[in-house]
Amino acid sequence: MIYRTIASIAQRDRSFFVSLINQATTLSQLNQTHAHLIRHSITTDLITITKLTHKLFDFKAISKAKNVFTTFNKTNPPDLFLYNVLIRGYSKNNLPFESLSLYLQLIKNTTLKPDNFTFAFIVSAFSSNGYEKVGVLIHGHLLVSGFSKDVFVGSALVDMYMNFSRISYAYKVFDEITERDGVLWNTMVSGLVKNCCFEESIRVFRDMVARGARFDSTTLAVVLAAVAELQELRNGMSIHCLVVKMGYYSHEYVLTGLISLYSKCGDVSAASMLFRMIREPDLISCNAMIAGFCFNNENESSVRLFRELLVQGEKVNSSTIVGLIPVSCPFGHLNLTSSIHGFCVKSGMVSNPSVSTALTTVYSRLNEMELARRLFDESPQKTLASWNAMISGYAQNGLTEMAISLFREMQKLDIYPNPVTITSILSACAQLGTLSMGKWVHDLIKKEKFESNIYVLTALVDMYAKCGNIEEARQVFDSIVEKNVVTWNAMISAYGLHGRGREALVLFDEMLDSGVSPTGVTFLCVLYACSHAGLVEEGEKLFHSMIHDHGIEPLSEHYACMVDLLGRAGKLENALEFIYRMPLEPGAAEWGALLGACMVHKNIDLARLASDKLFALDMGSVGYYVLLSNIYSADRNYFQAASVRKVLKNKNLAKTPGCTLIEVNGHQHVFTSSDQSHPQAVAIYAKLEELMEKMREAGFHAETSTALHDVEEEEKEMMVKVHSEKLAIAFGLLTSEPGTEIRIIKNLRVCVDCHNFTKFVSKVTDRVIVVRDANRFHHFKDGECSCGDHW
DNA sequence: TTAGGGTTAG
Repeated sequence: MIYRTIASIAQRDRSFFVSLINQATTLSQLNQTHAHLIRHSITTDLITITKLTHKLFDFKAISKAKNVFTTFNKTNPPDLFLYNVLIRGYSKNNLPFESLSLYLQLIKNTTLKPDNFTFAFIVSAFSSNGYEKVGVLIHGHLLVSGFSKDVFVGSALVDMYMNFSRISYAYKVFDEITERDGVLWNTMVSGLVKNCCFEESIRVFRDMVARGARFDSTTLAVVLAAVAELQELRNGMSIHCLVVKMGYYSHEYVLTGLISLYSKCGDVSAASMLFRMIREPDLISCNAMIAGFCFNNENESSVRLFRELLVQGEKVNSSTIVGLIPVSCPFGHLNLTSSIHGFCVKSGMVSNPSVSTALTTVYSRLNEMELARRLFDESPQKTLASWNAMISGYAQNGLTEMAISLFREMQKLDIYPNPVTITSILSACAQLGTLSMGKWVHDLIKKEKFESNIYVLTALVDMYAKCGNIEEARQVFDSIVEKNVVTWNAMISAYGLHGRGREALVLFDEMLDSGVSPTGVTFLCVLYACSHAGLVEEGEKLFHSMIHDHGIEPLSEHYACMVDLLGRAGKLENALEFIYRMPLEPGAAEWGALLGACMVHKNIDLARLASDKLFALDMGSVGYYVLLSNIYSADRNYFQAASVRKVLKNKNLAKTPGCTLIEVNGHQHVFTSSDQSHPQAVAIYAKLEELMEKMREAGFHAETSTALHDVEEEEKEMMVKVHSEKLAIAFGLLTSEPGTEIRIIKNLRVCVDCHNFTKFVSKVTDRVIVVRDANRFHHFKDGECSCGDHW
């Protein structure tokens, strides 16, 4: 009887205090309630204490929560629920190791057994902090305890692996769970979107719908983001229909998702119509619209909406700024960017990592790398995206060494790369032609399980092709299940690069059969392939088909490509006629292509015409002057050649020094013209002399060995100089086994003399020599070159 | 629910 009274009082007190705790809206209110608890000696009631701890964590009063727990723990044993509250509380407050120590305490010092909540919380504690190894360890633990098929735990695991870009691991977990709920599906879909696997995320979403899984507007919003990113209007419209059908049209955030979808698909009027449907647009929908205007080059509208926000006294956020920065416009807008930059500095927003990353990106696209680097260096919080922006900026502007050295710096700091980083690094490897590093990155891709990312795979195909290993490129290409148009383009251009035009054409047809629509770039790739293989008729047909069958308007690049095709094949007059007939004003690309063809086919008159046009356009880039000078030299017109070089000198334009790279045992050796600096220089020159001797015996003589007395000093020097590729080849012969392939990379176009020399060497040494020059690959074998002597 | 980082042609 007495007992019952005490118990019921305690019960009444508990309900009273629990409701007090629940009602607390500020920390000080909660503190007052806590004081009451102490006064009434209710600090030993498990349920009340659990509630209090939970609430303290919500108010981020972490040390206080810890105190409450420790005090309780001295006199009473906590139950699993309380442990879970603490593990979750620490996790939510970004203190993963506190969570971990509680978890360890739980399993070591108590008889309690962790349940699915425990594991879900502890996994999520380690899913966003870069402590991947701990996360994997916990995964091991829960596997043993048999919780890996639990849908709560599974969702946490999928989220964790997605955050580490371990997509295949996430799939493994996902696949093993048979009873999937909406949260698990949603985690999977949004994880794929987070990792930029957009196609895949849509596929999973469709699967989810097909299996009748319930989805809510959150899922729709995520899928809308993926479709927007891919700019797939048709897919987007079908989701739009779904939105209408499910009655989510009144959800503002779904409308916002649709706004960005239509914006990214270029239908800015549909976007602004949807925007007007929102009665009271909040900051988020305004941000979407601002970004939408900006994406479609409607900078005035964008800035106007931004001003309206400011006038209304609305506090803009980082998203507003990022949307306002015209990242999507590759050219111009430096003024707009710098005025936004100014605003960011004044308002302090420049220290926001997203804002500074966006600014870094724009400066990179404008090739303002110093400004970009300064922003990067000064940003206090560097996210993975900031590193990626800087690395890709370097890679895209040809500063490949900078890209790679920054990547190494990142690795030293133990920052994990993601598929975006890898893609940029592969592009740098491709440009540099460093096969050894490229292979190393390939291993990294396997290790990190990035093999399901289409960007990574496409960049890998390109890397192998540009590093000379076309067979490996094809193997990677064949392994890709869902190829997009860029993947096809990469492989087609790979064949073009290696002079294998027929294979490029076959692949182009396969692409059409597979249902992928070609783009303007596809035609550039396949036209170049024709051009480098002398397939004139095929190229002309393709050009016609591009316009009439595929409805693609040719750009200046396409016309230049046709000039190249005709010119390279020796049809110089046709090329000139083509230029005169083209509907666009011919520019540097067209005349430059013609000039290049004149070099190969030794047509001085046409060369003069082409170069006059080029210089009149004030497009006198160094390369064109050198080309013209070489054409005169080849014709033994040394006086004219020298005068062209004099113009170069007067204009203060420096010729890019030629250099050749060769990799031996993973080490790169770079040679310049007449280079003496290599440790093995003596042996290299001896080898070269031996080869030259053989060559002379066989009746070859260098094209430039005559009439030196007519030549100006500088010109003479240039001709006597030993070009870097000869040195690299001699070195390659010295350092590699007989019969093995020699691969070299030259930064400029190979000259006629060196081309002949290499042919000869391939014959007398019985070696295959693969040369990558500025334009393409040459495979020398048995005295012949794959380029068929016009390049 | 909004934003920032990546692949192909020259």
